[in-house]
Amino acid sequence: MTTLAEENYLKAILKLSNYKLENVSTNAIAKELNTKASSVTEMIKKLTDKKLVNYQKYKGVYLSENGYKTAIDIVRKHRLWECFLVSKLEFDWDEVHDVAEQLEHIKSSKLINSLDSFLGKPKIDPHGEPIPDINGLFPKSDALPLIQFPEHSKGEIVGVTNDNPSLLKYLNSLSITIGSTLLISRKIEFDNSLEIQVNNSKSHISHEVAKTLLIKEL
Amino acid sequence: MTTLAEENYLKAILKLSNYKLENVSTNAIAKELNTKASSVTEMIKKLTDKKLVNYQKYKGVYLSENGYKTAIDIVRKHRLWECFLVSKLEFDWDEVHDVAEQLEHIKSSKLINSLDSFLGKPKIDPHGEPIPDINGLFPKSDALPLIQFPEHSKGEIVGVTNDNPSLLKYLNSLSITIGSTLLISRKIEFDNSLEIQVNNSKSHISHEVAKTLLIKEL
DNA sequence: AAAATATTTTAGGTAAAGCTAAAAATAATA
DNA sequence: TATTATTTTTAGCTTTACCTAAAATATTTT
Repeated sequence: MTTLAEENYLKAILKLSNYKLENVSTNAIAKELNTKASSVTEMIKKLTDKKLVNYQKYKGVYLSENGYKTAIDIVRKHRLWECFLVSKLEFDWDEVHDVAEQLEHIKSSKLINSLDSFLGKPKIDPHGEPIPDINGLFPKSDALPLIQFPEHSKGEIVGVTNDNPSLLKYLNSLSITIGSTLLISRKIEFDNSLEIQVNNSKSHISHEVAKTLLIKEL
Repeated sequence: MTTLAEENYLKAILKLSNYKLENVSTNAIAKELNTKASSVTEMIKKLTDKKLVNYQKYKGVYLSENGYKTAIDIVRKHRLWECFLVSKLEFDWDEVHDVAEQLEHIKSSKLINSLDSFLGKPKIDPHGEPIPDINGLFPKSDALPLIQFPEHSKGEIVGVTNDNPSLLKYLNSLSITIGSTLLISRKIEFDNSLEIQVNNSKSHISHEVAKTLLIKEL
């Protein structure tokens, strides 16, 4: 059985390894979890003992098969709870993060699978992020990060890969929401920022923000 | 902010003080929480520092106003989540306890109040237990413990004051469910057990079991 | 009321998960 | 390649919440 702290480490490692089994550095994990590298080293040892990660001193960690399964399961729970909060309890998409962060640690497979059915087995969460199924498999998607599109391309906004409330409130203010159509009017090479057009209104967004948007080409 | 352990202590004290502000002994708390008296003494000190209980060495504790409010709030959350599990996710009444025990510690007043509305502000949980409202007030009820009724009286089963799965499964097997009509055919003085009739089938239940049933006289 | 029993508290220890500061290993640069 | 800088690990401390064993207090029984 995994503890809350362990689950948060697994989740962080999964995220930092781009949802694959890539190697992740101690420092990167410390940064992600707002903790110190020394604490990370200690926890990695515990996770290694539990065979949830593979670890070589000074070389970083990557998730084991079990660790990956466990981490994906937490992501599945997080995203399903977000769906519940938005579709049933009328939360806004920028209000769900903290609560889902708590709910994702509830341990009951019956609960999460019943919730999944109750919600109609959704494929994406309120931010457009894909929801792994009961076997940990992600639904197929033809969405790509906005920053990979060239100038003058046009697409539909299908997701935001970050549920930080301040980002989401900012996107709201630019009427950037899931389903809107977006045109890249100009790419500024100097700082990688973008001039875009959504619903007839022009905006200028930084590379930081652009990185979070998922687009389906039209 | 209360920790998980603190919340469990407050809940135990509330239960042992019969949902009032009665004094509770260290040993009773230890028994309720399957822990040791020495651990209880330590925790009581922390709760005292946080002004959640009033405590006198060797004399036991009782909840402060804040402690009572906090504990009732946990009960409210527990019972609302039980309603959710049964009415929306199709759990049986004997399956909800462990999950609700986890869900009751989720911290978000928006969540619990939205859930309350979503469920139609229920007054009782799947075991017939009353649900405190947003102000911590219990709904009025004319239910009384089964053991207070005399021989040959007749009533409707409206609640079970214990959500232990093994009790609930046992009640299921006797077709004792909320809403059934019950007749006390005989009270056995020797061991305080009861012969009862529910849905045309006779049963013999111990005092232990009878104590948990809430009845509304017909 | 004194002795015996039971309850409660104190003292001292453990495991989880964090911390700082110093040491060791790796990577970058002159 | 030698030096410097960065990253990672180790060592030693803190807090929370538990534990056992012993001491202190309260209660019951004789």
